[in-house]
Amino acid sequence: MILLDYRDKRPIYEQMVEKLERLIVSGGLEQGSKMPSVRSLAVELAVNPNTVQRAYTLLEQEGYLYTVSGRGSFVAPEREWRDGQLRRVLTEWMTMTRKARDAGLSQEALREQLAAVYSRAGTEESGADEDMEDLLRAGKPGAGISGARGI
Amino acid sequence: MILLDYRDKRPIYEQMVEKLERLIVSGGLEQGSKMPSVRSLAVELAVNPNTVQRAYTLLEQEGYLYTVSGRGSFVAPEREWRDGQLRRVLTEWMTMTRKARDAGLSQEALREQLAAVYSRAGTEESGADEDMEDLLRAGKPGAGISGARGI
DNA sequence: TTAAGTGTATTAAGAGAATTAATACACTTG
DNA sequence: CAAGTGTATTAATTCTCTTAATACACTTAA
Repeated sequence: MILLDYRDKRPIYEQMVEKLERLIVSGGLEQGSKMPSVRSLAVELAVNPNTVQRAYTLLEQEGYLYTVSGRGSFVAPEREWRDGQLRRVLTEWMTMTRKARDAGLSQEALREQLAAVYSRAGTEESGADEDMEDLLRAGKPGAGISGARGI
Repeated sequence: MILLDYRDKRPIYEQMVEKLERLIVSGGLEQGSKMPSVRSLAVELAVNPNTVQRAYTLLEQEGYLYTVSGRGSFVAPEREWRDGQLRRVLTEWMTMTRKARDAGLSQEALREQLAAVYSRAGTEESGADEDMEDLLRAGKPGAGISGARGI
């Protein structure tokens, strides 16, 4: 089903969550299909059943699995985990955006950067440095917390 | 200079960084003025010099202080740390935004949420739930990774 | 040049949280 | 009821993080 990487520094359960997530998202596991039991997967990977249990619990919280006590764990319908994913990401994004606002970045500045992110879709990891200087200048006068709050 | 709160669960150096940051941002320490020496502040707060050292190092990385070996640490000019602050926040924000894009959120959706954040400046911590459903519906069809990348 | 001040690097001790394990419990089905 | 399933509780262990001890290096002024 999945394979553990012993060179990976992260805890086992986290590694399992990641790999199973990918497997589900990529369609490697059909929705509704039964997952291996906690014990059998534990044997297969040579880890403690509680470790598998922990991974399953996390996956359930994220909407990837649902569980019926005594029967087993199953892959949730796509809409479940897709919604969950979007919800989590958006919440984080909002938090980060508030932080940016409070630091003094203007709505216009962020809107520009937003457009940039969506245009340079493939060309990642650089960007934001050319325009940075402008933003800093723009942000200085009084666009700080008080300014941003429209006082 | 500052006072430690022993009920605070956070590590000492982190608490120091926060309090000194505030002190500098609020204008309590003039730019260019000399900070207490690592050793003297350590004595004053009854902590190990290395702890103070760590706080100073972090403050320096964030642009709040600059250091001359053998002479001491000094408060950096306002533009230094203000720039650093904005730079860090913006970098984080961009990363988060890419993540949102890759999760399948559309540029339009984010632009709306952006506006919302800047309008409800005081009314925090709720929001994003009324519109969530619309976003989820909007995000489903094929606005996922491939769609978002304009393929 | 030397002494007293400053920051810096290295290493180790200690505390605490996080991870994993052991074990017993509870539910479902044939 | 037996064999399968998930769940809860508690303990052992591991490991990271924080703090401390100590030695080094640079700057200044007497």
